[in-house]
Amino acid sequence: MGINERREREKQEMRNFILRTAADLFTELGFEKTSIRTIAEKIEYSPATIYLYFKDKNELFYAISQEAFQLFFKYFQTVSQDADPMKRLQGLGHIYFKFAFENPGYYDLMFILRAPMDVEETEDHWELGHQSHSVLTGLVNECIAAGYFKGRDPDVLSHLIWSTVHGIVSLKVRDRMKVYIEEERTDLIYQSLDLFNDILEKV
Amino acid sequence: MGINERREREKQEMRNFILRTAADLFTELGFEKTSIRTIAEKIEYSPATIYLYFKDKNELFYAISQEAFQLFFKYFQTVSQDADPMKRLQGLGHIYFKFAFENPGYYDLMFILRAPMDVEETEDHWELGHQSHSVLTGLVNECIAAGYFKGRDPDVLSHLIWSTVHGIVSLKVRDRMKVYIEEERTDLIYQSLDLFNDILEKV
DNA sequence: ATTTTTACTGAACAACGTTTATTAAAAAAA
DNA sequence: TTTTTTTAATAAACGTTGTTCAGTAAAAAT
Repeated sequence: MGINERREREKQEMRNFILRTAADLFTELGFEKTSIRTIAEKIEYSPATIYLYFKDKNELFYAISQEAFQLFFKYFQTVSQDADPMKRLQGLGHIYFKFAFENPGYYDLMFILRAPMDVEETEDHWELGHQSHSVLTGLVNECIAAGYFKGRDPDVLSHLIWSTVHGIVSLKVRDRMKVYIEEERTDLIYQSLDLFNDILEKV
Repeated sequence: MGINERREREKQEMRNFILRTAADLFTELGFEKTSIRTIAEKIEYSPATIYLYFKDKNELFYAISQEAFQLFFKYFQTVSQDADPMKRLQGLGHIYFKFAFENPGYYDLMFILRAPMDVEETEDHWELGHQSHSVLTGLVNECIAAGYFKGRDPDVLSHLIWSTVHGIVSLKVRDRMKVYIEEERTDLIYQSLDLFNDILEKV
């Protein structure tokens, strides 16, 4: 039955069309300010049509966040080939920065925004997040094997590293450095990461 | 003219009444889900009345955040009297944690949430944020004077410390640890802080 | 040719932040 | 004391928002 196949394909194409438009609009305007009606207008369909492909705005949220995590994981895979795992670990911080500042809307969605309404997460929804995290833990363990981080718990270390980089990034992404620092100091962001990377060698 | 004074007093009381109710509701429901209409119902006035005392929801946002920063600064002033500035600095992290986890709604408002609409900040709006930050920089400088952090830039160090603690806190407050860690691991939070404090001595 | 299924939409609902015309009460002026 | 003016509060409405549902026109199946 080629007809049913074509129909299924068209359905997926439509879903994808909505998703891409929504992701674009979201990147441009932020998630909160991107309304179903705006998306509908852009794809030249009625708002109700969107609900034939996505249960609600929440599901759209998770679908876009999936795309974001895919891109995030791609960034993570560009980790350097350096023989020293510490060098690779330090580079990972810069990769994290790169993703966050090149895709602040995505970053917001993934690590800061709460899902708009009630949550119903698939069990494997964070799969790529976990995989990205194991890139980090993998490097940490390699570092330990190479003699770094003597006597440290790799889980705690990984969580501290993730938190630190996320902390620097999120204060910038949410424009919250002004809360405690008077002047605009973008330099502090990169210097903090460099300092942290520097410290890591001595932990 | 005692009458005008009484009226001015009543006006302030009403403003305060709204503010306290709004802050309560916000702490309970979060800022986004606390509507002007809900506040109005709770104070048993019409929604329009609130607009006689606050320009818009934005102004309410900033007024509540002022209260939050006052409380935050109070917490910061409970820093220990230890002779070793490093000990005091390490204690400050725990104080930060205490504030954040005892007042997650406030923390959200201060360091994570963006103001809902257009921003019009008073110049001294972050005054208490800056003061809190100088408690940190003060301690960092004391540490340097005591022989710690040799050759490190105190501004960069302070920013790194703030970011790290904020990073740990905000991932928890926004329930985003699950993004990269499968199980619930509250222990990691405190262990990460302890590890970071431990590391600080060796920077 | 007729029935059934599909894809889509217009109109409506409830809740939101906000504005405006109006009213009732209080204060000031006569 | 009576009249005028100022004030405080509100009901009703506007333009949004996410979401639902009855209805429609076209396509597919019978």
